[in-house]
Amino acid sequence: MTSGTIAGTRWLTAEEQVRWRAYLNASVRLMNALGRQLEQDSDLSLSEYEVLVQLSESPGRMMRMSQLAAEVVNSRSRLTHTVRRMEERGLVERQSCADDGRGVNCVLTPAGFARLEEAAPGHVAAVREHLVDRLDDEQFRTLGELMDKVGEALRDS
Amino acid sequence: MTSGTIAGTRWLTAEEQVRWRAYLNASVRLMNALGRQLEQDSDLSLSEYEVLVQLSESPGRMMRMSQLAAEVVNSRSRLTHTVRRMEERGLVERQSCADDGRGVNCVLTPAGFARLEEAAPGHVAAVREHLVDRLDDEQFRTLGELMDKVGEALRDS
DNA sequence: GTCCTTTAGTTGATCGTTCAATAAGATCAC
DNA sequence: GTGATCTTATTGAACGATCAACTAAAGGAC
Repeated sequence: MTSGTIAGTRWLTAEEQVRWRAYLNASVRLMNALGRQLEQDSDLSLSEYEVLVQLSESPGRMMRMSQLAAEVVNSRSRLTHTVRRMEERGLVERQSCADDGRGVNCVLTPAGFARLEEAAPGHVAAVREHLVDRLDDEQFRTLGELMDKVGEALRDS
Repeated sequence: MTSGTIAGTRWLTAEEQVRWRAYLNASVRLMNALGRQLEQDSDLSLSEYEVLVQLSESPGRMMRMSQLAAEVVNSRSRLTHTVRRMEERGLVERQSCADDGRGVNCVLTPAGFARLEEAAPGHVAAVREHLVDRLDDEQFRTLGELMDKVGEALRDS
């Protein structure tokens, strides 16, 4: 849409449009590239990989479903489906929570941890190749800070 | 994964991990927020909206399928499915290409253009609310430049 | 302690995406 | 101009994500 079509809207300026499209285009391509690498080399989606990472860094390599969903920015429903599929593949297990009858703990299995160890080098290399190494250190820090600002505003959404 | 687990990998430093996660987290939340707004207020996915935008800005409000796929960063297959659904809803039409027997032109219908006009204000407002207005002008320009650099490296992927 | 609300998690149907296979027109070597 | 190859676009199956409906436990009011 171009300015003036409908009154009362603060349209993006030409420059803002260029920037927004640069962002949108690059972010989609980046996610595609990272997803494709993980899928091909390790038979994991980016979401599944993030689940493995979060669990591996959590005490006892386990986490409550709802907390895990929040960390990987998934809906509860989506996480349930993802975890069920990962459980069928032996990457995680579920056990009911001792102190909360509603709760479920998702636990990383040794096989899941091993899978993460296999997948991590290739994934990190891809993150470097397509993102980190495209920018110098200060630029990458800036990107992180700017996106952190954006993410903060979207904290609970 | 933390440094040292497997030899020969240039792991991300602690700071790089923080930045990468800030990026990943914010970009997912941003896309979710924009997609949800469009879906709820205009019954369009972000992909469908982008198709409408590209067509509306193209001469004759039409574009070859493959060019359109490239512009919106979709696979040909995905675009075919998306366009078929949009055609069923009367937003676009397909006509075979005069000068290339293989080609198909995707044409924006008046109804499709009207739908874009309806959807645009809300979408632009959301892009402002969640992204543009979170940063000052220089910061947003910087973000655009950095992401452009990242996107350039992913040009054909 | 009963009722009401909130929170945690799951389920199944529906819809969108991906992938491999296919068809057919263009292009190029020769 | 014939055959090999590349490009364009589509198809259908398999898979993943979304959404609304649901179960069950926890928390709070009184």
